[in-house]
Amino acid sequence: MSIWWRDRFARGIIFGHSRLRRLEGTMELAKAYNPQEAQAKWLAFWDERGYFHSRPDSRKPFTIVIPPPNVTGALHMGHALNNTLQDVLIRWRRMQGYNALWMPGTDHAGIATQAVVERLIMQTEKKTRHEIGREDLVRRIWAWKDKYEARILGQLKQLGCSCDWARTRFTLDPICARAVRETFFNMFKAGLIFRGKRLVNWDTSLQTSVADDETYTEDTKGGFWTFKYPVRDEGQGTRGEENAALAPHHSPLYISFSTTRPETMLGDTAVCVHPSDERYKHLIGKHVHIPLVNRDIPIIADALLADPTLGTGCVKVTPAHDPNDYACYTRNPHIGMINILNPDGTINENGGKYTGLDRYKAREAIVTDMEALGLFEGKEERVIPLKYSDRSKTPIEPYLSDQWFVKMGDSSPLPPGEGRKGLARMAMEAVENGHVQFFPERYKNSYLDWLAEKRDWCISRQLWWGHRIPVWTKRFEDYSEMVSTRLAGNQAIFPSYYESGALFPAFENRDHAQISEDIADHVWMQAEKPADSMAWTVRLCVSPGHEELERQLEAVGFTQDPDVLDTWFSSMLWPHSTLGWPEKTPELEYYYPTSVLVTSRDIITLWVARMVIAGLYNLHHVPFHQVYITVKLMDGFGETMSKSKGNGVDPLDIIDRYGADALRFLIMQISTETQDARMPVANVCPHCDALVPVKQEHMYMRTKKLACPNCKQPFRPGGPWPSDDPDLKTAKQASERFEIGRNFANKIWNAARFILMNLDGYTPQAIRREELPLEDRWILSRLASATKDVTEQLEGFRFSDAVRTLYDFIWSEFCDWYLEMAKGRLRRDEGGRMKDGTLAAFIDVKSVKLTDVTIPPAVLELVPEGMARENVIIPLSLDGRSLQIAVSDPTDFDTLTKLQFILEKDIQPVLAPREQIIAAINRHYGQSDTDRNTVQRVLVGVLDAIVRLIQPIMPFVAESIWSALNDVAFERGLPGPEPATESVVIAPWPEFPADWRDGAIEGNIAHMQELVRSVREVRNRYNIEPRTPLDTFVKCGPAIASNFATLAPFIKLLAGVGELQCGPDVKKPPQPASHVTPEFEVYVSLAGLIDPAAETKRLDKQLADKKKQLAGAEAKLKNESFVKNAPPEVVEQQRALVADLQKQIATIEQNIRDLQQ
RNA sequence: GGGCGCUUAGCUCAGUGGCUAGAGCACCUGGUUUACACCCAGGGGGUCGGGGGUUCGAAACCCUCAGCGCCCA
Repeated sequence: MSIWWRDRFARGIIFGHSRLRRLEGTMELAKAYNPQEAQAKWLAFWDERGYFHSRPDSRKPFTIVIPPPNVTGALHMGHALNNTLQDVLIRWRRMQGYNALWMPGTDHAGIATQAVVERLIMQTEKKTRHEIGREDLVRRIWAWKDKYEARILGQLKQLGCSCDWARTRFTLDPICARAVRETFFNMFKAGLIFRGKRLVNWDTSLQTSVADDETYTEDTKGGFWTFKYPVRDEGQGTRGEENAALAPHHSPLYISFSTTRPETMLGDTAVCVHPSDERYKHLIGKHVHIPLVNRDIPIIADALLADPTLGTGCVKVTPAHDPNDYACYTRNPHIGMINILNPDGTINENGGKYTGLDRYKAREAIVTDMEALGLFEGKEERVIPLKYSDRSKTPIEPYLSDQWFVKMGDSSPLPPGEGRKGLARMAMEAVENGHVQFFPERYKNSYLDWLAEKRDWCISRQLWWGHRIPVWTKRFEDYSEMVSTRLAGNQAIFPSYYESGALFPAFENRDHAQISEDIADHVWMQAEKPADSMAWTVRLCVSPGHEELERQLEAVGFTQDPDVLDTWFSSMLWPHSTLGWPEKTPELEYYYPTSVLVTSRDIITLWVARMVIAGLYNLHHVPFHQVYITVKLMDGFGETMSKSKGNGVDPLDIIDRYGADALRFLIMQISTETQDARMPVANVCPHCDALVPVKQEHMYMRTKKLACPNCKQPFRPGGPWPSDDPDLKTAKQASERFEIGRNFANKIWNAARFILMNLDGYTPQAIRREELPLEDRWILSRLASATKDVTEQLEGFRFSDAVRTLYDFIWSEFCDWYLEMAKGRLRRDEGGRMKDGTLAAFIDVKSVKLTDVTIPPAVLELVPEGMARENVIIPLSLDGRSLQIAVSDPTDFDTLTKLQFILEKDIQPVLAPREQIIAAINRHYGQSDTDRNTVQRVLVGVLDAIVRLIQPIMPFVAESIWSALNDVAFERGLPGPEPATESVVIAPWPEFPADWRDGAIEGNIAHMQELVRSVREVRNRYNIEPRTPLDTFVKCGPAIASNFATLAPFIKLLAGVGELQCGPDVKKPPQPASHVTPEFEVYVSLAGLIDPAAETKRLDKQLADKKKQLAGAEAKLKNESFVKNAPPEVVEQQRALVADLQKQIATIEQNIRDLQQ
């Protein structure tokens, strides 16, 4: 009762809660960390100061290029993950003194972006792209891009990404376009880009190819027909009779097979059996006859295509219309390919009498004809998985088409080191010899395995959004047409025979030498002529920067290739195109090769490998030295997160709810070496904010309405809904797992808040470690260890370990123990809050009986505002019935009047100099000033280091604390103070002397912690209230006794110990609670509180544990081979353990006996 | 089909051959101790997926089975 007002002072009721109350020499932070406020403030501050802008200078560079997010839509958790890790690396290296550049930008993402815009136009205007036209569609996609690029960059900023925004690039901007043109031209010239055939997903309705992810598969009712082909050159045919799969007609011999698409028989070029299939072995190499088109095709063996256990074991091969058959063709190129389809899905001229029929009509006709020929064996109705085009909803036809390719293999099969190395081999060697390193290392296998296949890369896409292929084509009927074609200004394309001095046409092969010197520097040629024709198809690639030449070519009938390049063709140049290549910019010189690439494992082949290829090809140097592959995020059921499933969380929702620091913390925590991370997702009830777990049955919009188990109100679960529901609110999604980061940020904030509240009188001065008390040297030891560990963990990309080191150090060591131990030395010298050098009021309120004092609530509400802003009131004297109060501004009569009103007593101000007040305070608290100053310096120093260490991970809370520290302790640091940087973003990364790490001191504190915990455990078990002191007796050796004596004030404070006795001869109190450790025995006097039965039961359990351990250790020692084979120190350890356990067991047994008395 | 990875407390995860297998959340008990209830103190909870092997010693290394995920085909 007597200290009621003291509590009110302490809890700020009298002072009130101004959010951020500045006072001379002190500062009070808000009670809880407010992430939104911090984010808004510091994003603007960092931007204004330009910390993230980098220019080449004399420092070492550290460079990361962002994996450019595509402009299809907003960022998701995967982006948040991968960009957070990049930001952590960049911020950390920036602090380490590197000139850090994080190059931002976005990717145009050809098919994906074009598809969303096309879909939008179809929805809103019911128009196809053909109706809109190429130019208009591209214009609209640019508008889309502008919108989403801005949104994506905004999201990255919200995350805290410290990108150099002034350098933002886009894969389709002029700088990147120039690099694409240059690379394409060089590769074309080198013969690495060539024309080839490829099976694509053909949409016969839209007459375009579609990418794999633009198709979907649906089970469809279909037929499964079985036919047979007659075997032509049967030869001996002796085993025909035994062949169960052959037709019943024994002569001539037949071979049967099944198909779901009979019309493709028109394009069959082989039938295929398994090489070890005894039924057909003897037929391999012979031929069968296709009567429909009157063609003989070979019987081949291919173990990958034919499965002897399925059906007849024999399959037809249609390379031009089936992916598996096409693969078979690549292994057996002699069988050839025949395309039977026109782009509109009708049968082309290769289909004989079926030419011109729609493929489905042809199917019917062929079945009828085969039946008439006696070659039809039957039909089954079957449900078949059929691929459909997502855009026209019509079945996809695999379709063979002409495409551009990049050659990946070596140019000749020479031994390694000789001949020209192909692109794939160059890229493989870069990883094999360690110029590019993968983290975790195992991912290098995916990279190497994929490159080892050296598959040529199809780079053309039948799209309008992208880098248009810079090749102009014209078909010339004959040579004379070629030489007579001249550009404006009479510039020749091909030299005439007069110029070449030859009698014969100069143009006779595909060699670039056949191009006129007039334009030979700017174009490169590929040409082809069918053997049976006089017509040439000439393809000219124009080097960048010759638009006039392009126009002239078009004027004489050359047309530019309508296709665009695969998105990855521009992405592969990203590490150098963003730096200005092919110009020799200072940036390229300084920042290339970049340092680290952070990306996801599913694009190791698509992107990482190709960047290495492009870097080596264009610059003869790898694009980056290290590749870090991130974990993948899954939901609580182990399914990958995706928008369409509705099991994802939006990073912006998380930032709103928990703060960017919390999001970043969790991402660090889940970034382990091997694991993919599961994150159970919940719907946030829009009415009461409760978290309702997402269940599998809610996914894919299967649940339209859910009732909140908390408030019973209905809502719609989060998911990929096309529009808002006017009647039902839709839930946002979140995950409880982010709470750990939010709580941690708040914990650090509050530790800082506590320190800042106690900094009045802080003076910067170097600390001398050897003069510090034990607890200070302990925290410095732990700080030095944590700093070293975190640095090493970041170097090794062990993000999760790094964040755990920080969490444990800050929470479990600094906050739980050190701050508690520091409180004793801090709680002095309230006079430090006084204005320096001015007179202060010293008010002596005589004969005020505290019990008399009551404050009307109305007054309480009035007082805080007026007092909090203007004045500080410090209670000086608490004893007896008198109250001494100091105020910092004696001229503030308003405050004095209010005080008087509260106390309902007259008060007399007495002016006194500051020193006198401090002396009075110190007299009252019985403590010297120097202890307080020292602990302030250590606290500020450790906090300063903590803030630096967390800056890369949680930059917003770090900057908030840093800025507050700058206001009250601008000069600070360990071991000696230095003026702080204006922002923690540019503060140096901490590093401490190795000899600060002190195992002996850490051991001392560990003993103290065990003692404190054992007393607390007794207190809890007996439910003794915190204020009741517990007399404690510790039986131990002299060293430990002396340690405990030194730490006695803390032991008393932290465990609520009354009398503490330690030493070898300490007597046990009667019937104590006991705790036995290898080093000491603890006895807590319980003076009648003890329950001997319960205590005995507990000790019995402990005894059983120890006995079990003893038995284990003894068994080991009895095992001869253990003693013989195990390292001596391990054997010795076991012996010591046995001795220890025996002693402890004896003690516990004695304690049990003592309890009985 | 090939490759890579995973399976440890109710949940999410640490733990690279040697003290009694750890953390956070959840759970139970107590708490208005002048930083923090986004908190403090304490507690309970594990046949380390199954089987076999190597080893003096295995959660860890090897083999195998089962389940799950991803990439490539």
